[in-house]
Amino acid sequence: MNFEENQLFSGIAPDQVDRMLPCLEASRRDYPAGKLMYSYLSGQASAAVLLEGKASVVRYESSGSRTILESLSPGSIFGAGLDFHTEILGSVHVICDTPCRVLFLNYEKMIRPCSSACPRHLDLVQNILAILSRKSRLLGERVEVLSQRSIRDKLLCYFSQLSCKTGSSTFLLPFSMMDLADFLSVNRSAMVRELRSMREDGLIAMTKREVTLL
Amino acid sequence: MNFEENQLFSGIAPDQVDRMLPCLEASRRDYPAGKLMYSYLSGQASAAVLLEGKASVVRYESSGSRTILESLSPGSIFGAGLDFHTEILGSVHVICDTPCRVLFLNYEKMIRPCSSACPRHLDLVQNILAILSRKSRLLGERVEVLSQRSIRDKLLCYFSQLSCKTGSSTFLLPFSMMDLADFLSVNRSAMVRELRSMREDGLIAMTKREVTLL
DNA sequence: ATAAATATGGTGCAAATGCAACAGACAAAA
DNA sequence: TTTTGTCTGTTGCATTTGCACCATATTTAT
Repeated sequence: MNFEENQLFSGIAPDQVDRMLPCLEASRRDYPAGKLMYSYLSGQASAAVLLEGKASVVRYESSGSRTILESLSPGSIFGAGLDFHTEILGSVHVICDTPCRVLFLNYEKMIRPCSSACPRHLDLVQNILAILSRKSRLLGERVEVLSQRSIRDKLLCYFSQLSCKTGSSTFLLPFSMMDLADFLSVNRSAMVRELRSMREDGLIAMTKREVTLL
Repeated sequence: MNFEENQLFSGIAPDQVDRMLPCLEASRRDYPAGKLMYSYLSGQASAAVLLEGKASVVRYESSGSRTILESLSPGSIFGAGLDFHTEILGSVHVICDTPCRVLFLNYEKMIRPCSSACPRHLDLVQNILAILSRKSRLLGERVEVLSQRSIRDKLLCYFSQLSCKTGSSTFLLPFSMMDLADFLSVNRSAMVRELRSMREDGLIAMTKREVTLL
């Protein structure tokens, strides 16, 4: 199996990866865009790593509204053992935004040192560590944005994160207006209204999906 | 140094821990309740583990409002390399709720395999992995709550998490009303108002800090 | 090219939330 | 005990947000 350059197996030779996979109860799958890739339900694999593609962790409320809980990119780790847990309140799923390649794993097997068969298991653990710390940093950012009390503050906080990451006050939004609203967990038309008002107040400039913080 | 039973060094003999500490650039500190323990600023230790006590990661907005970003308990890991990053928008600090004992560490040194001096370094990495995955699970829960759109839904989501954890529909709130509001990132009086209305609607019962989901 | 479907921007109105202020409860300190 | 300070519950009012529409732009399918 060829995993090319991905964070999970970086530094481990392909033939050694092959020997490790059974011991992790690993199974690789491909999904087309728009497909449901994973549900946070018991009986599902406890962990998964996105090898290729983009996907979103979304919750559909009984009211019909949707929330984007997390955006996944190659190298992202997710699963019932790691992040969300299904509440009775709504169902949480992972949906592919683009065609995706995923590796499902047994989380318990992954983190415990295994008997002998896997000489590179500890390299794997190091890699998972790097992936997990990135994840908690991203979730921390998410908490920062969502804990802002007004739509304007949520937008400003999110924009300043993007600006920080790109190192420029001008950046491209990775979302459509609808998805951005679901990501910030606010009403779409209220958000558009607020964006207009922020433009009028001279806080931002915006053309299409290109935003500049002023 | 005696770290008793804490997650970071579990499974590692005390004398071996002592030999590892310098290589992690570790320094232990004690703080009284109410004290500022850590700030998310450059120049600070990149990681820290709470050994004893309880603490809160809080942000103070320029508007004066406060947000509790995370609640830390013994075994929690935090720090600039791992979760929040200082935005221009407000300052993020860790404040002791009770007297605390903290271990500051160099995160980079901690996760990289070191030359030779530390035979148990890989056990340490395994332990950090467990701590980190718990952290991302907690942050995921936090995102679930904060992404609820109304105060009522935030409360219900948080209550059902507590109910889930205790395995009972009756549980004790770990917060005062003021802190709960800052944790849910909503106005305190609006929250109290909503709690009353939920009681009237027969959704919950409440006496002091004891809540029952109905 | 045309039609259909979907995304965006906008508005009035209702509902939810925030804010300020106050009184009583409770706890800590003198 | 009294005093002081903090927490809680409550209310009226201003502001924000959500919601239900609609019109137009943009994309996708036929």
